Amino acid sequence: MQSIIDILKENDIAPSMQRIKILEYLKNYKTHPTADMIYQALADEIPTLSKTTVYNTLKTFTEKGILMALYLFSNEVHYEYNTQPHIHFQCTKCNKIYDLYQSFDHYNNDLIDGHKITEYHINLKGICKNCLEKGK
Amino acid sequence: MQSIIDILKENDIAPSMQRIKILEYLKNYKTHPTADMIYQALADEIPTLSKTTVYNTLKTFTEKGILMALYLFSNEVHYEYNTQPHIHFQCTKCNKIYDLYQSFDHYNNDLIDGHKITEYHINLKGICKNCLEKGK
DNA sequence: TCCATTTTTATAATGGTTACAAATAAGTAA
DNA sequence: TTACTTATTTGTAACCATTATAAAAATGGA
Ligand SMILES: [Mn+2]
Ligand SMILES: [Mn+2]
Ligand SMILES: [Zn+2]
Ligand SMILES: [Zn+2]
Repeated sequence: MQSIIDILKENDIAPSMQRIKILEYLKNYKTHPTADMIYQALADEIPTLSKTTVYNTLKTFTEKGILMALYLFSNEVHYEYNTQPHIHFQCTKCNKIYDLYQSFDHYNNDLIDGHKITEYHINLKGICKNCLEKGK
Repeated sequence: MQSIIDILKENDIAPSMQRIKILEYLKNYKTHPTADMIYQALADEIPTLSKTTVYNTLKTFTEKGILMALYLFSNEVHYEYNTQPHIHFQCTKCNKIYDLYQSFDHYNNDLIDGHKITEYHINLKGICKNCLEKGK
């Protein structure tokens, strides 16, 4: 069980208070937040927090591979703490983003038509279980 | 063999010169252009063309299902004339976007974990055949 | 403590996109 | 055709997410 500070140190990132809180947030709340959502969530706890710091930190974390940047169905970038490969599903009714752990054949195939594949991003759209039930 | 004008009329869109040219461009050049790329490409031919018209037109076409909006690995929206389902692959070296016609199992599965799936967007990243050969 | 370096912050700038309202074009009835 | 109504295009300003910049603050070592 790795602490937030350990993760930062292992990646040669000085564990400042802002960085700890941002990574902690992403590790605890797996809601695929945007930079603004993270800023809003932490602004109370860290009144001096700057949105630039959030952007800088997310950039650093992403470059180090601690976070994954998600380009879903809008111009906003969503972020998540990197775990195992999985699929994203966004509900068109409630906009909630779900993680799906379906296994896809081609996760294990790294050459298609001669192109070397390094990343798979599978984004599904539809109506989630909750919204389907409500709609009845 | 359906003409551009027919496609527009079938979708209850008046076939103005701007709309014809924009749809024609997307039908002929399958390069997944952004709004700005389309504007740049047509600006010579239609000197009075406004970027707003390009955006309005792309929005109309997308709402009618004539075009597909693609959210790949940036904040810019790419557009393409809707054909059969396929996968996108973007090269990290040359940024070119490739269409791949791999068949994925789950194209035919419309219910995952109780969620109703209506759209599949599979976006791959890596190094394309061309760039691999150049890199040798 | 002093000083150099890192990190954070506020502000301005950028870039893609949208809102708005005026100008133009198209369609229709007399 | 004209007069009038509606649809479409256009230029401009606004918007919003993100990035650049430079000053302020914090950190860490000599
Ligand atoms: Mn996820
Ligand atoms: Mn395509
Ligand atoms: Zn839902
Ligand atoms: Zn390439």
